[in-house]
Amino acid sequence: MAAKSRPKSDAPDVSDRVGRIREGVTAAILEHRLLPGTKLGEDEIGEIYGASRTLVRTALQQLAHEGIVNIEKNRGAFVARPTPADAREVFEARRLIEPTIVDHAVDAVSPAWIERLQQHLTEEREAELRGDARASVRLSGEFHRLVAEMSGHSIYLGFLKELIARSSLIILLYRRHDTPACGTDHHAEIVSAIRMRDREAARAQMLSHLNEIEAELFLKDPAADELRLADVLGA
Amino acid sequence: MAAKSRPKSDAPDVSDRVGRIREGVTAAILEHRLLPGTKLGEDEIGEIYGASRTLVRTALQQLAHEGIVNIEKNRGAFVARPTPADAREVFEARRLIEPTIVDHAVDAVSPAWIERLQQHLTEEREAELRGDARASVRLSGEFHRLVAEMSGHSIYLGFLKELIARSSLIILLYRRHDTPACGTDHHAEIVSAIRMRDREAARAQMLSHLNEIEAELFLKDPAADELRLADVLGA
DNA sequence: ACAGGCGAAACTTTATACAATCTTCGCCCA
DNA sequence: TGGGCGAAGATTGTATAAAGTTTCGCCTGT
Repeated sequence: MAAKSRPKSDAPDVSDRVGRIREGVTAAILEHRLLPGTKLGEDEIGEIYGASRTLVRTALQQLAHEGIVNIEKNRGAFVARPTPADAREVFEARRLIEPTIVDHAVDAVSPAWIERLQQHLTEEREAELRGDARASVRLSGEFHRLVAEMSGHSIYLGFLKELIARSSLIILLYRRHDTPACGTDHHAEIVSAIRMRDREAARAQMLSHLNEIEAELFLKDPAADELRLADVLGA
Repeated sequence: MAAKSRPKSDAPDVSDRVGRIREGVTAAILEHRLLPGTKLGEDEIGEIYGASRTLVRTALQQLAHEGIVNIEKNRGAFVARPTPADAREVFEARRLIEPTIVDHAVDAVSPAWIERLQQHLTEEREAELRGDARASVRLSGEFHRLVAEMSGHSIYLGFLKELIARSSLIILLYRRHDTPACGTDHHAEIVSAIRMRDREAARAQMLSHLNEIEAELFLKDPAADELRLADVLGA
């Protein structure tokens, strides 16, 4: 009766209930319905999804490993609140990994893949036209994941999935303007470079794209002031 | 909210019992006491560590996420058996990430760190002199982890911990000669470059080091034939 | 003799019950 | 009146028991 599992798919296990919980909570976090710092009670989530605490716990541990949830011993799970330092690390890692990923994507180019990428661009444009910021951020992340899948490197794909999840949280936290307009055009140019099998152009486009995303963020450098004050008061 | 400490999920907090189980099983796998494909029964491990299956399960899930254990639905957990293709992916990722890591390590250089690195080199040399291959592989991995810690980038550190664990397994599986002699000298040269704050030299040394490690492996390209046959016969 | 199916045992998966820990609120005392 | 102490409540950590699935052996029929 249960849907057949697909172990060869990229998603580890979407067929089981743990996967559903994980996907649901992830979507809620990435679409900003759950703000950073929010407590994720086990009973609470379990009741929502009609599951026992055992399953909720498993899902939360996976999310903790992905970096979008923090688990504090004897305290519970909370939506992660990436610091500006975390944000810089995440984007540095992406600047390192993603140019290499598009490089491999160029090697794997095929009509089917181009078709899939074009279709995704259409979805992105539609979300943009609707002014749906949540969907835009989500689809933007999925574009990068798609390119990583295309590269065929499971290691890079796994790493990038983590980085994308954290990035989405970071963007929602530290975005300067409400305009998420930066993405689509760049994505189209990247797809174009991939289709023409122009490695250098693809790498360059991806790199400048990432730089622009980070430039849109407001990562206060000395942030320590108020944060340290809060810490001292808390301690 | 006390944010003074950084309670990461898989932090080196070995005080808890899950961490002990994870470390113990990891050591057993990396030291080749548990061969790839070995089944890791929950009762079995639980009895060894005097823990309930709940804790064993948590540890096994973490190991699965690290890539050194495979969990098959309704079948159980098995020691991972990386394919040659996996091996190539792992080393490609290391060639990408580790030069950047040593780059940052150069920025973080300090007498204390140099001291720690030198001490590690001594340990490595001692293990080598004893002809203790298991300890050599383990210490070699720990050297790379040490450099990653020195870089101060938690993202890179997390990624590299995964890559190192898989690498150790790969080396033990596909090593050509029994001589693990390649490592120590290179490590010493890397430390030397770091101490002299020579970025380019450090990157170059790390890269050639990784290349030599991979060159020592026997990664047959069409591997499918006999390996699949063996699987069928074994099953 | 061999192929196919039935059944039991072992294991994983899931749920629930119990224990330990933390938080919070109220009370008492200086 | 303010602060510290303590008990009650709530929540997480752990263990154990019930449920479902797979696998292997055995048995029967051809």
